[in-house]
Amino acid sequence: MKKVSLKDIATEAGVSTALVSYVLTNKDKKARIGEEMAKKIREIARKLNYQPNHIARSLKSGRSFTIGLIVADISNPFFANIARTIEDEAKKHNYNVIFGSSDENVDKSQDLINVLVNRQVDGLIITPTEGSEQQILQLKEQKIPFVLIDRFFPEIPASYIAVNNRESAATAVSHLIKLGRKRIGMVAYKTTLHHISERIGGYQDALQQHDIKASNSLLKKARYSHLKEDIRLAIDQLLKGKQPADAIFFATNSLAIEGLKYINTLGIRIPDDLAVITFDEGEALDLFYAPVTFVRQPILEIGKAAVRVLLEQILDHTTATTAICIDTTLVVRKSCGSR
Amino acid sequence: MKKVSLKDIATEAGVSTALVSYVLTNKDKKARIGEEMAKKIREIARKLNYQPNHIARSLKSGRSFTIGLIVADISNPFFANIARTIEDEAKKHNYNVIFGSSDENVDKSQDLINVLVNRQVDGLIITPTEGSEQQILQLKEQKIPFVLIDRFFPEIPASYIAVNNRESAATAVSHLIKLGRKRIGMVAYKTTLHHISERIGGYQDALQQHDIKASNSLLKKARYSHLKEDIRLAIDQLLKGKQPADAIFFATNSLAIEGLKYINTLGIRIPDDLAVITFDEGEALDLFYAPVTFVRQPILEIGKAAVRVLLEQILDHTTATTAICIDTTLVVRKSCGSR
DNA sequence: CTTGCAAACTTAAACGTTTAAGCATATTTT
DNA sequence: AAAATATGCTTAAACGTTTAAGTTTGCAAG
Repeated sequence: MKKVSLKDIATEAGVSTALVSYVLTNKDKKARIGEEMAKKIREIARKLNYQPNHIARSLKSGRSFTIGLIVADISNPFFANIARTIEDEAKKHNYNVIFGSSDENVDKSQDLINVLVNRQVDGLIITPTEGSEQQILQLKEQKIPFVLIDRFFPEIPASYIAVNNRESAATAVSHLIKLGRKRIGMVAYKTTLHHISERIGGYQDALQQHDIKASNSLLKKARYSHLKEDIRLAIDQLLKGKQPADAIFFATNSLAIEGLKYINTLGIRIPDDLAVITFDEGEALDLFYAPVTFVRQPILEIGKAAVRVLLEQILDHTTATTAICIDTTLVVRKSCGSR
Repeated sequence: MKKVSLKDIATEAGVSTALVSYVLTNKDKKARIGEEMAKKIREIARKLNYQPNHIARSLKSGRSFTIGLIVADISNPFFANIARTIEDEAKKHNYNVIFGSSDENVDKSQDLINVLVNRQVDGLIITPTEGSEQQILQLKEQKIPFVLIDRFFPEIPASYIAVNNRESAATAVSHLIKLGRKRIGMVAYKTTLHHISERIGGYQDALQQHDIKASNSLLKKARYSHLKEDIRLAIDQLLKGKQPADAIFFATNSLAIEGLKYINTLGIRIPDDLAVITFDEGEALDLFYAPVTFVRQPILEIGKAAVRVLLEQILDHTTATTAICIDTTLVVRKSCGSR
């Protein structure tokens, strides 16, 4: 049950493999192949159910028509959906996706990059983890096409697709202020990653803009690796003082979900006792009894842009970088109450 | 910035590429390579940062060290987590994963199979969609190694990893009965897929076992393609009659989430007015104000088993099929109340 | 001193494509 | 009629590996 190759078709048709190749790659005009012969070859190919060997083709062309995708956490619906759109979009261009999840771990990320590059992917789409600057720089040096998504390093020139985190965060927090909330807390990740810093910056911008002085005691950071414990501590500190927060802005959906799980156990009512707003969506936030108001990142657009920019880099063989910043939408629901 | 090949190393060392190959694939003993030469070659390889070309290797060996994964819906956390464990597990064996989401669509599934097979994956892990029997049969005929997960076709002998759906469903429903629920509804997908039939069967088994007569008016089915509408209708019918259901068993997490979203809007309180139990977990079900009691499928185990069985098939070059049925756990939380 | 054999390497073919270049034969142009 | 061009196909090399088979040299055994 060997797979049929060009040679099999050639033998059957009594011609050379070259001829078959020309026909089946539709270069028959250019290569001046006789019409009947072309027809005959096509028929035999169909009869034998010929499927081109992609690997041989890749070896010859030096291109694998595969892109590598490294997400930070595939079990996060945000990344799962990004992965899906990227896979769909890639397929439209006859590209496949090999993926891996770095779990926000810099070593795993390096591992994945190595594996994918060894597999001769034509390019990479990466959510860089904290501390992965060297990896990105190395990719640049090796001239391997890549696009960063979700995050990027401002000091490293590279193509990326991101949202305007700062403005989006500011809009979200302003929304809370306009609804009369006075003591607005924020829960973010403890990380140097730029997108989180920007979201924090936006939070502070909004406060300042409304002449509310930002208090350090209202800005909490949780470690990715110790999410549950750190979130509990943060929420406790935010809500159990003499002047408890009357609103919390979560920097990501995973923070919001973990936070709300804990808040649920405290008997605190949303939005009466506490307003909640977050970055990113998620089914959990829809199903919550007070559906959570959130900043929607346009996942489809991000995925499409990532593939487009990457393919441009691959095809044009260029080293120029493209940075794309996409706007978000604030989706208002019940979790912040109303005036 | 061309990539360095065996030839580059060979030139640098003044030897043939064969020698380099033997050394770098650690066949130097077997091929009686001189120790110093081996050392020299290894050093040069390191110096030039040689990375083997996986594609050339694949072409030669006829194996790609890649497995194709087709899930039904990557945005469902169940499948996203399966995907992750499969990817992790595959990597442990030096395999990579190319994935795609069929979205429960039989044409898309065929499409993905074609693409992946063309890419010369060494084997496939598939969640078969409804009506994909022909695709599976064809894979068998082509002797392409594959393993089904989550579902399978009882009339088609093939390797698969599944859970004991019938017993698990029966356990779940029995749990409701033991807590005193009398009119237990079920919401399933409208599909001929075996795992769903089994879950329905288990539901009926449990009722019968406790001498409750199963009523057709309590068994509702929703189309995957019209989930929202069908679920609304189903819930309405279950809850708005003269004898409303006092418990609902959802056949999957997506059904439960969609159902609960609607139930939320009806002002029905869980578990007081209605007990809820479901197959599969999900963050949304954790965050729900009455965390939902559910049947846990051991995702890690499923993923590991799938990779193991597939690799056995690939390596042993066997056509024997392995069917694995794994037990589930009922995770009891608040959504069914208590005596 | 020849045969035998082990050691250390090289040669060459193969995997399945692609594609530039080559070679007849036929047809058109001058 | 010779020269140029067109047509239809073949040859052969290349992509980067792997690996069976072959070659050379040295050395011990007969």
